[in-house]
Amino acid sequence: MVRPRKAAALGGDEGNRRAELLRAAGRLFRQKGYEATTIRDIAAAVGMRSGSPFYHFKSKQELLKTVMTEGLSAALDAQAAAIAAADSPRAAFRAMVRAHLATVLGPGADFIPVLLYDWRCLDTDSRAEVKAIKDRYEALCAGVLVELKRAGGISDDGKLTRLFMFGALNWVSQWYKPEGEASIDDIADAAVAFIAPENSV
Amino acid sequence: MVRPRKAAALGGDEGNRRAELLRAAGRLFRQKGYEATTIRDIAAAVGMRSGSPFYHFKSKQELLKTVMTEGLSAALDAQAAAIAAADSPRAAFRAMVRAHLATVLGPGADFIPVLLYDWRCLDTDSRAEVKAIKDRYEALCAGVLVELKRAGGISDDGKLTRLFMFGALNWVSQWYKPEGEASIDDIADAAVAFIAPENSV
DNA sequence: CCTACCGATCGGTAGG
DNA sequence: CCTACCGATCGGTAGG
Repeated sequence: MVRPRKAAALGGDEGNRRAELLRAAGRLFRQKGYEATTIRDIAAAVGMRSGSPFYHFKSKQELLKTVMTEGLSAALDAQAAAIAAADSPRAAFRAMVRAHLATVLGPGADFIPVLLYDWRCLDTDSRAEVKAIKDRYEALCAGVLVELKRAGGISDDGKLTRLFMFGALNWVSQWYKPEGEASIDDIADAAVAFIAPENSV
Repeated sequence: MVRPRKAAALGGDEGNRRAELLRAAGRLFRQKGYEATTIRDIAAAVGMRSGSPFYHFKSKQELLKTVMTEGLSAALDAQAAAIAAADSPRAAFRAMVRAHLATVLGPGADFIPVLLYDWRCLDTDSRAEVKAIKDRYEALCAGVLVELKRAGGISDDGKLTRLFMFGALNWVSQWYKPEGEASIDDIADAAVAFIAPENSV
């Protein structure tokens, strides 16, 4: 067995190692799923031995929860900034779709499939914690739809419409390939046209 | 430990036991995921001992693959029948949306989340087998969209539109609750309006 | 379809 | 953060 790097046995960059573990865990959970990923896999990915991740996280569960909460928090901040920068309801809607797709498809998006596939692996308390952030994200987006309807850009902004929209957008993570023909911007434009065609109302 | 039923040690209904195992496996895979479900769980659910499922299926993998292929085949048949019974492009589209949601939300829909969550647990050969059926299903639906566009019901029937549509519909399995306010028919009507609003073209 | 079992692996811990 | 290890569990098999 090869040890990818010398252990930084005792020393400075504590948060660094923690962040490395989170990135590796996110990537492995995405690829193989939470259950199929072992602590040994994650440790090996950052050059640690099997017992060492427990120095940074008290359990495998906590690693899973943190992948989700930190990913979602970053997405929430990015979405809020994107919407705030827009100067019309339609611009805000475009910005929201773009920001959502950037989160779902961009680098560091590992937590998105993890959120979907491994939700059921979370214990009850962790679920509530993750759901709280997700609810704030969705409320932010719902507000954009309300404004868009008021401006005449869509005919309905109800719950079902909102869920269909998130379905169409989130599903992209199931089929998007970075090497494919469609860029993220192409997909965003098509999604805007699909959800709110300009001649629809 | 309680044995839910007397073992039918030697005897007639072989296909019956096999079907029972498949139903139990589908339900458990859906609830806990493939990796987290043990052969012992599945055996216990139908009143067998841990080694006995291997009399019907040569491995846990084969159980997973069969849950997917048999579920998909039934969905394909139902979808083909629903579309064939329609007498106009718009009626065919409505029928398709209804049939798809009935498959995704109806009883026996366990295989749908399993397909989504545990796809990556399949070995390469099984993936090809499952994908072949899925491709036929999607081709069938694509034809309905082509006809609907020709009849003026939607402005675009391209690949992205198709994927957005499946996203909106498949995502329903993430949030639908049978006890909720919206019935499957309500959701189907709203989905038709979302994807192909009558005044859209 | 059951009994009895094997080899492998896994999350987590003690002690340094 | 490592070494060394434990108890538990799991997929699968032999033989009936």
